[in-house]
Formats: sequence, structure tokens, C-alpha cells
Amino acid sequence: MVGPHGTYCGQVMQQFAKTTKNAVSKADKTKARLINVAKRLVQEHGSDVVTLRDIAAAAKMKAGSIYYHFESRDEIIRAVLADGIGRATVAVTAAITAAGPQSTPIERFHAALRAHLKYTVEEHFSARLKAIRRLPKRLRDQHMSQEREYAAIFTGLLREAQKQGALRPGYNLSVVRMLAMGALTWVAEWYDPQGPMSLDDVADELMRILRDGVIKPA
Amino acid sequence: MVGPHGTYCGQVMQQFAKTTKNAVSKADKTKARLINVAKRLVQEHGSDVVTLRDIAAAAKMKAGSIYYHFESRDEIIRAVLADGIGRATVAVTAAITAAGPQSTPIERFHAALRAHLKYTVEEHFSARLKAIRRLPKRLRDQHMSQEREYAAIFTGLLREAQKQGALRPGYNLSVVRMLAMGALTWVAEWYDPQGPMSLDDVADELMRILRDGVIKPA
DNA sequence: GTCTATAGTTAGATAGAC
DNA sequence: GTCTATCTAACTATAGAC
Repeated sequence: MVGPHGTYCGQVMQQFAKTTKNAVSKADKTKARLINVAKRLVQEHGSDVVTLRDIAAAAKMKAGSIYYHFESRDEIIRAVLADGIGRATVAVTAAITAAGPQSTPIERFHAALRAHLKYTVEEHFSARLKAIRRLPKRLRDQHMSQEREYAAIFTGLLREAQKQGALRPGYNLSVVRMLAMGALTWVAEWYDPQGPMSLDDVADELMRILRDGVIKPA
Repeated sequence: MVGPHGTYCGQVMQQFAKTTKNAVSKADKTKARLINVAKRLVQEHGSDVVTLRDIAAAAKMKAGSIYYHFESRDEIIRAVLADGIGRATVAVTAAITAAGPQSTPIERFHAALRAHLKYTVEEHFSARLKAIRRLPKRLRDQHMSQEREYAAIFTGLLREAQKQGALRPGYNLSVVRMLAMGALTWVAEWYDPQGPMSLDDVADELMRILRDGVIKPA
């Protein structure tokens, strides 16, 4: 009657860890399916309005059955958040790697922003914001620590650029990073895929602002 | 048994309109008090978790009595949003006026961003984001039209600056505005009032980015 | 592992007394 | 105008059959 929660307790990004192992039980698959289904629903309707019954129905199960795989509704939401930030990390680090070892930190930062924006908008990241506050403290702390690791990727690139003397002096890099990523986080709220700009265009526009500024020098 | 909803139906920013009239009934006062109480609760706990019973208790009433003043819970949330954006508009236009007629559009834009940030963070504007999606379409449309009017203040200043030739060419001003305001909207998520930076410092940092860029010219 | 059935809560909303 | 009392409808979560 007790589900296999304990096995993964404390682990972060279960599904990524799992793929490196051989044993993938039926429970693992069902759990992963539930996370994917829940993610889709949360993206579409917001984390607050999605019920266990919704998730169960979309996964062609009954609501009660979910409790075999998760201890509570909050655990599912947390798993969705962890999945999202895990995949974002993969996407961003891949983009950085793709920039190549010859690239400058600024070029890598640019590539990272592009990847971040693409992921953010396509996965409707802002739906996540809504979820975080509602989580019980323990789960929220877990999420915030993942969030910090993710942010550190970007700050690290800026710091590299700074060390190479590529930045104007006098900036607080954390503040610059938060302003830049805030600008991109908000894009999901106004971006129109039917419009003339691609997401890369938007990221490039931000990069141009960071590079040149908007205002003509007097 | 029917409340006075119809009297104000379709009106925007009731409380601002009211202050210009003489007749302020008891119902008007109670309604305003309910909006203020609801706003405080929404700021503290998020729009989704605040219940009518919470609002009633904080206003020292019983839940059922609220229905004399509002048709539904959604109407209260909408009133909170309208109140918020109304006050933000007042704050921003006041800051622009305070910049004086001799000021440049860029200076006025700077003043507007400062006021916007101050209001956004102090009133925890981001709580609002959470609320918008849940509103029924009719109320959401009303809110979005107010939102557009507010945004137009900022785009207007940028367009003035552009006309005076103060901006670098090739920028989409709406995109610049949305990126800049997105950066500030996100500030409420990370700003620490105990930290070394004031909110004006943050706004100034963004203005410096917009002015000079972050990256050294090659 | 998934089901059915249901306990236990809590929410928004309404009716009628005062 | 505000109250009490209550309806109805949802939700999370649990228990036990299969």
C-alpha cells in the first residue's frame, strides 16, 4: 500500500538519474507519464487550477491511483518544476557547449540567453512562478536551490567576461543578470508567435541593448 | 436584495471617479474598504489562496455580506487589479509631471521607470500576474485594456525621444519597452529591501544599461 | 498498480431574518 | 447593510477490493 516514494526521496531530477540506470520499472514509466501530463496541463491552465482529477483523467487513470506514485499534489507540482528546470539546464548548457571552446564569454552568454528564452516561452515558464509560493517550505527550498544553480550558469559567464575585461566597469553582475533574465521571463507574457519576430530576434534585441544601449551618446 | 452593482457597471476606477463626486454613501465606503482589505491579503498571500471568508474576516464582516457589494469573487479581484493599475498610473504620471516641462523625454522616461518600479515592488505587482489568467474573459478584457493604457505612457515617452533623435536607430520601441518593463516587473521577485541597493538604484542601473550598454565597445 | 467508494474539508454563492 | 444558516459543488486524500 505504500508507494515507492522513499526510493527517490531527496533525489533531484529523478527522471534524468533514471536514464543512466538500467532498471526502469513500470512505476517509473507511469510516474514519468504523470509528470509529463501534469506539466502540459499546468502550462495550459496554470498550476493552481489543475486538479488531481484533471491529471488523472489526462493520464487515463483515476485520481486515487496517483497516490501510489506521489505522496501529495504538491509533490507532483514540485516534480513538474524540477523537470522543467532540469530540462532548461540541459538546453542552456548544450547551447553553451555548441558555442564552442573558441567562443568569447559574451558569445556564450548570448547563446545561453537565446536558449533560455526559447525554453522559457515554449514551456511557458511563467506558469511556474505561480506555483512556487504555494509549495510547502521543504519543497520550495529544494526548488529554490535548483533555481540558484541555474542562475549561476549565467552569472558565471558574465564573470568570465568581466575577468577578460569585456564589460564596462561599475556594474553589479548579479543585478545585470537578474534584470536581463527578468526581461526574458516576461517575454512569455507578451510574445506573439504569429508576429514578425522570432524568439531569437527578441534575444538578439536584448543582446544589442546590453551591447550598445538604446540611447545615443550625447 | 439586489446590490448596487449596476450603478457602476462598466465604470473603470470607481473609487477615483467617486472622489470627484459629492455623494459617498455608506455602501461606497464599505466597498472601498473591502477592496483595500482584499488588496492587502492578495499582496501578502497571492490572489489564488485568498478566500471570501478571509476578506470578510479581515474587514470584520461575514462572508455572505460581501455579496451585497460585489457580484462574485472575481469582481473583487478585478476591482483590486483596477485599483492597483489606477494608482500606478497616478504615481507614474505624477513622476513625469514632477520632471518638469524642461526635461527631456529620456529624463521623463527615467522618472517613469523609477515610479513604476517603486510602485511595482511595494505593491507586489507580480501578485497581479497570477490573477489575470483566472479572470473570466469579460473582466480580463477590461483589465488588459487598462494595462495597455498604462503601457502606452511609457511607449509614448520613448517615441518622443525617438522623434527628437535621442535614440539609436533600428529598435522596435514596443519591444524595448516590454523588455525594460519586464526587467522591472521581475525585480519584485528578487529585490531585498535589507540589501545595499535602493529601488531607485535598481532603476538607475537599468537606465545606465539602456544608456551605455554593459559591454565595452570593441 | 489501478480500481471504487467515500471520508473530510472547504470553497463560492444564496435565502431570508433582522 | 449585515447577519445566520445552508446549499451545492468541488477538492485532496484514504481504505480496501481486485
